Amino acid sequence: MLQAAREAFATHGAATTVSMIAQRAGVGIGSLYRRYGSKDDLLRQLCLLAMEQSIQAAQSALDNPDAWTGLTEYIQTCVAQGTGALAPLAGTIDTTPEMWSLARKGRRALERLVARARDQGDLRPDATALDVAWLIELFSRLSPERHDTAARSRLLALALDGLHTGASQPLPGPLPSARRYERRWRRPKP
Amino acid sequence: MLQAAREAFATHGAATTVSMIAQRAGVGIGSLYRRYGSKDDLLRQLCLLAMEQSIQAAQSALDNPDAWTGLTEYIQTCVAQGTGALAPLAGTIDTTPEMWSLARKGRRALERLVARARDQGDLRPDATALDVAWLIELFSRLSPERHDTAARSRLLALALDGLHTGASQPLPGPLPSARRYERRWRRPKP
DNA sequence: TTCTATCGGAGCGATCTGCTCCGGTATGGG
DNA sequence: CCCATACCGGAGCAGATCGCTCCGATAGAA
Repeated sequence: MLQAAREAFATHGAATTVSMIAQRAGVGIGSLYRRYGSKDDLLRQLCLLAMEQSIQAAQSALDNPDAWTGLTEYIQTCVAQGTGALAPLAGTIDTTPEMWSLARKGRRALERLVARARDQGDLRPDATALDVAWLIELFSRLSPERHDTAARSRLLALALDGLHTGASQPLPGPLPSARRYERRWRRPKP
Repeated sequence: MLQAAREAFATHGAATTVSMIAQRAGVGIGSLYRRYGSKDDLLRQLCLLAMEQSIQAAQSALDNPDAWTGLTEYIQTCVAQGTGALAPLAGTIDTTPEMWSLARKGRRALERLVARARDQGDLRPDATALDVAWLIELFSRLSPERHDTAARSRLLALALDGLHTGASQPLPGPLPSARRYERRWRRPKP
């Protein structure tokens, strides 16, 4: 049921409606509201699920002795399961302490992954964990149903090649800011 | 006025409303409807403007004797002016022959740009003009107002490094299909 | 001042949203 | 086989929002 919600979100983005989710899950709207009190509650549960799955992907990537392969698998897994497709929700639902805690846990796992790949010399040294997070979010916007899957995987391979060592140009500008990355989730006053 | 529409579209995507455009243009809704008969007409004019500007960018890129520099400038210009931000409109407005004609003209210019960069040995040989088109569309989704500008330019630099020669992994899968790229604009039956 | 042409935005109907709630359906015990 | 009970589905409600109209306000010319 949450899985259906996630798929619906991957294809329709922030415009996803409750009825879309119910239809994709093969249940009625009533059943959906009996389990989750409101749409916002459902979305919060969805965020938790997405973060749990991405953390799990990070941990299984850490099991891979080759850091670079692990990192690329992590990125591909996250993009495939549309982890970043929930990003348009930022600022539209209230957050819970549990969400922030899981988010921090996920970021720490990703940072370990990135640091390890950099230490092994396969990741370009000027790329940060936040760059990887933005990258995943960016590619999650191209839903596999509404866009060309082959084109997306080619672009992702392109970006991964850009992440690899041996690049010519250093990354421009200041390092990406974690505060900015997270601030989007603060709901503005109604 | 069209420029205001383009900016509004870059920040709010497909959810852009007529009143947003009017407000950003500093005019009333009435004036907007006096010039363009309907929202769809306005959007069609907007598409034409966007394609004209991107064609102009391609031609000025062809003036640069260094093909690679010209190509990167073209990509950065298109991303900056949000050429691909109109992509979510595909399938929601009727198309005109003039639009298709301009689109073809733009694609031909981009193909010349890509072929030249490949001939000069700076563009990886397995990247096509359609890959570049998808890339521009992808990055246009991160609007400069709703996302971190620095993060976006870093990611773009990453992708450009991936486009450069010297990459390790060949691009996966079949070549992207132009038919699929254009088919999105065909409006499905209501 | 008066006539005219242009502009702005309140407000209309239509649409769509999240959500409720009741009739229908499946299940299990007697 | 029947009835009581628990669960499920989706028609339909109130509210919000959309594209669009239209008329009073405004600015400029004579």
